[in-house]
Amino acid sequence: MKNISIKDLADNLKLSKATVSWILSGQGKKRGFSDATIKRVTNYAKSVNYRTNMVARSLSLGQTNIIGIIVPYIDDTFYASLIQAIEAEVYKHNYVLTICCTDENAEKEALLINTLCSQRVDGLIIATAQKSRESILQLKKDRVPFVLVDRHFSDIDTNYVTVNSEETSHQVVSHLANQGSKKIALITTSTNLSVMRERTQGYCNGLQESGLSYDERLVIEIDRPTYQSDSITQLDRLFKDIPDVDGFFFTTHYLAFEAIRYFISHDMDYHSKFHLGCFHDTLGLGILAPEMCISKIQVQEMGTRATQILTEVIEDVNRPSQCEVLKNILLK
Amino acid sequence: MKNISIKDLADNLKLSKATVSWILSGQGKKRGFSDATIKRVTNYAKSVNYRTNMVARSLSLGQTNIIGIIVPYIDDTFYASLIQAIEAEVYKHNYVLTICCTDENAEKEALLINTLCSQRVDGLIIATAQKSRESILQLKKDRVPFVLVDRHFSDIDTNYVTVNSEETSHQVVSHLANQGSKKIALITTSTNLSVMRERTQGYCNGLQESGLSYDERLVIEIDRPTYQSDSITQLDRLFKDIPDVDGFFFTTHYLAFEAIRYFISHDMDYHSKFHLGCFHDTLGLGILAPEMCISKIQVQEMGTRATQILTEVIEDVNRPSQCEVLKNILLK
DNA sequence: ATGAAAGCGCTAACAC
DNA sequence: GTGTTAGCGCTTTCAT
Repeated sequence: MKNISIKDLADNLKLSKATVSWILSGQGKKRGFSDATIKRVTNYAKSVNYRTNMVARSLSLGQTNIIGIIVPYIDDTFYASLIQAIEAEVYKHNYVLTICCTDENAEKEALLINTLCSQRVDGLIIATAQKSRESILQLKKDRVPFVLVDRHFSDIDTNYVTVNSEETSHQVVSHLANQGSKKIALITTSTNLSVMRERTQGYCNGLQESGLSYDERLVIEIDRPTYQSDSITQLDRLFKDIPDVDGFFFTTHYLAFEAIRYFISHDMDYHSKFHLGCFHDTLGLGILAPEMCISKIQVQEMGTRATQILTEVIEDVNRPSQCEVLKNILLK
Repeated sequence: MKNISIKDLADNLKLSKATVSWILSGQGKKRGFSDATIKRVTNYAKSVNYRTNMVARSLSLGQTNIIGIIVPYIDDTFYASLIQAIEAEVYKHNYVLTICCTDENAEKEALLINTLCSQRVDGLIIATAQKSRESILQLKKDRVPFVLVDRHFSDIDTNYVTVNSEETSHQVVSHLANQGSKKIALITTSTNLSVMRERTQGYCNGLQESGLSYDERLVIEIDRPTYQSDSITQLDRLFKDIPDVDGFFFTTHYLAFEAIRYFISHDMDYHSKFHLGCFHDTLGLGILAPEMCISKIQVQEMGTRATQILTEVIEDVNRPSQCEVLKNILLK
């Protein structure tokens, strides 16, 4: 497509590029152009369907009005909702979103951060992979505005929005114990991720408070990329080791799903046999297990706050780091 | 962040901008620079963490390496998977993805298309809202490379990738009838969307083939924005009108979910009472209703093919339109 | 009330 | 082998 430029408009209107540029960027009034000229320019631009070349504008202005977002997976319901929330907020602030996903791979994450910086995005929102310390430190050094969501590094001073993983997990596990569970299994993933470590810690605290002892045979760690098959083999192992397990705490939604699939396929009446708890909700979980104690992350809030913080940082790069820990909602 | 430019590199290396530019863009060999110079430049660039300013590069080259994608909702599992698939493919072709969502609103869609064109994306992938004919026609007129996914307009010649809605729906409904259902309800949405009309048509064909008659009281149409509450009121109505309904065909995943939620909360043993069929699968559906006849969209394929077609069109704008109708996978 | 021109950082045709 | 320079389309300072 051969695009119409400001020069084209100027030539046809017998005006200068400057005049047209000012008027089209809404500064016509301010700079004292006559109403007639303003009308003439805007009408003409509209009539020929003129579209500002944002690339040129960005180069000139040194800002792109693009926000980059990096997540491990887009098709995880959690990140999908997060992105949706961010998109909505970003739209209000007149930015567009550029999305990349890392497949939880630190190398790819480093590369993508680089790509987006090359793209000169105005800021970044990142749900970082484990082991991405270097990239994050580099971003700080480069003074690129960014905010971490969901995951963060407790020893690096950055903007971030996350959830109270430990406290919430503690609550859920206590709840299971109060309902009478004595042998509560922990089904978790990627324990080198700080949020997951916190959830594990919360589980331990919950056990302790209820006078239950920690048994490592009750703890299952599953890798995200192979969680479907791993769930089966690991649960097989668990039921063999501890046949009378009577409670489950899942640190994230998809693990709960797979366990339920397992329960059903093994004809276990999980509604009465176990007490269940889960960190984070997803569509269908409440239908499959209405009795489950779910600690729901406020995804919407997380996206909105992250975006707000980011826009503030973009406006003032020297603003001190803002951290926000959102409280989950407990669905009993 | 004060970014390092090619000029900075050139000054420090006592070389010209051109030399540095050529070498960094990998044309050093071709243009006959000495290996020593090439090494010197690339090493230095790396050491100072130089990042190409893609904005300037894009302006100069007239291409951005950005692909825009527009969907109704990001947090719908179908679109989330689609985006994930597209992202993976786009990444291979060295593009990044800019995402916007329309909330199924044609006006917003028009605006977003404009925004992305302003951004000078190299191409667009669009799951278009109903009533967006004008925007699409304009895109054609402007010769912007684009491909429609999922939804398309049968009377506009464009690139698109979609599914065989009618045939597949027909199969599912026939299957329900063969299992013995006599009164099969159709639960659908947005009938002004061509894909949904086709699914309805498939339903009708299925009935006809099985010698069942169409009864409009068996047809429920639900609006996406209010589907949760609408599902309840509409199903209430259905069961009042036709208490002996014995089959359900859902034209999309979330409608099936809500119906099952309804069945469970009304203590209906839906496993034995009805035969169920659904257009498109989603996590949890197979767990909730293992007996359901699901016609699964090949989302991965859809994303990959759309991206491939788009990159071809970007390379040759005059290439004739390509259409692709993917076959669903029937899970019985 | 309007215009001329420099500059944003990069590419590539052309020169030597 | 390497350098000079015009140009991509827009913004904005400085003139008039």
